Amino acid sequence: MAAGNDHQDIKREKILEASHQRFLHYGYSKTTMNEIAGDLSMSKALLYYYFPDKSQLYIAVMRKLSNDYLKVLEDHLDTFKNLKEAFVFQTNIHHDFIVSNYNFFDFFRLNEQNLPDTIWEIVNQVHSAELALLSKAVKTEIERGSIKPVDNPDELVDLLLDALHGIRVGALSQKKTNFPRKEHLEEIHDKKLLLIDIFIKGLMY
Amino acid sequence: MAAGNDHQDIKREKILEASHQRFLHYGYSKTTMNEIAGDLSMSKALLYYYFPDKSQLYIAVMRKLSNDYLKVLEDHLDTFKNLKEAFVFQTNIHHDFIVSNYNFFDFFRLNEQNLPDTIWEIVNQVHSAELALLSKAVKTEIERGSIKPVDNPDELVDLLLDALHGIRVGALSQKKTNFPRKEHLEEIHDKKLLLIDIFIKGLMY
DNA sequence: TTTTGATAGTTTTGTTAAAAAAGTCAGGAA
DNA sequence: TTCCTGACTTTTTTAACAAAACTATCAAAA
Repeated sequence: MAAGNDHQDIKREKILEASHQRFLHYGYSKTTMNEIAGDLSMSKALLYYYFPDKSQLYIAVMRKLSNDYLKVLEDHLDTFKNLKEAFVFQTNIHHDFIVSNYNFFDFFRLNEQNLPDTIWEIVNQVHSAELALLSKAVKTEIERGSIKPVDNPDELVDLLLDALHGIRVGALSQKKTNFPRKEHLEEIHDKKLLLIDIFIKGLMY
Repeated sequence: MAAGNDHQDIKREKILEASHQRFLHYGYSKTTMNEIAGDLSMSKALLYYYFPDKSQLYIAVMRKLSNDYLKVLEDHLDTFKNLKEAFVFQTNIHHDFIVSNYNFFDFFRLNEQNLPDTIWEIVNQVHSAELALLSKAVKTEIERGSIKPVDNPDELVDLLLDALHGIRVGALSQKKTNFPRKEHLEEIHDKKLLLIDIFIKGLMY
């Protein structure tokens, strides 16, 4: 029975990988269950044996990506000399994550307003984890005595994450799209680092 | 001939007012030229005598609103003791502007990605004006010696305006919509003021 | 110069049929 | 019992097209 579950898990993993590739290259609406099944040389019906429906499959891929992302954060975020390094690291990892999965998020751009609740649960889960980790970093820094004590570290980190999230390219007379274009990601990343620099200074004595 | 132009201007003004009301209550796509004409007890054809088409009419209203907004900024922005007051004032006025014209911007939410170029020209014009005014305030503050000199004040102000623009409500497990809902505007406003506070401190010695 | 009724042209909306894709299921293989 | 499939049903997307609603134009009147 344990062996059976192992095998099942491996198969699920294979399906997730194939799905990831398809979603990454063609986006959600342009990949069909038949194509994913074809890539794996299995029947479409088998996909439905492992996953209840297409959206759940997409969500499973997303959950996997999110967990990988959070894993990297958790593994490194304790190891920094100071708060700024922690935020810079988070922003760098986040940047890499978005760049390498850019097309995967076509789904977000298309549905925009009304995404399924489960998606939002994952987004919120990631956000909460980021918040907790960075909040901890803030507290550590306060104990070190290099920044002023604050009432509510969570609120503070939330504010900075929001502000960072809002950074868009807008080099004057440029249309600011609400979802950044791939070619602007580097510029946005640079601006984020600058914001972090100033923000953290604003917290110091 | 001068009198004729006066009369024409008054009429144009009346049309803009009526259009503003309609756009404010029902949004762009839900107001028809017939309705605007009806409100003014004139024929629809006359609207086309004064304005080339519907989108130009909307844009004319928007330009008027923008100019009013910029006027307030220009009139007051020289009168502040310090940089923070200037930014707080800008943010407050901006907040009031959005709150009182909220439904007018339905047009933005609907078209989202592909707004006509003329709209973007106005947006950029407003942004440039804000940038210039606040940039001047930064330079003044540097001369006063209360903040550190910076390479490029424009870039700095742009960064803060971007960051402020990105502030969204997100009180955990809340869906972050890209266009803020009316009921969240106050909370967003408060967060903006907090960000300004920290950001400006980050610029000080 | 200003205004309008009539009308031309365009976009939106609604309907329907065909095609494509999602999703189900009885039953066979391991 | 678990894993898997072909054939099938249901749902969604697409295309074509007519009706309705609305934008935009224009000759002619005030």
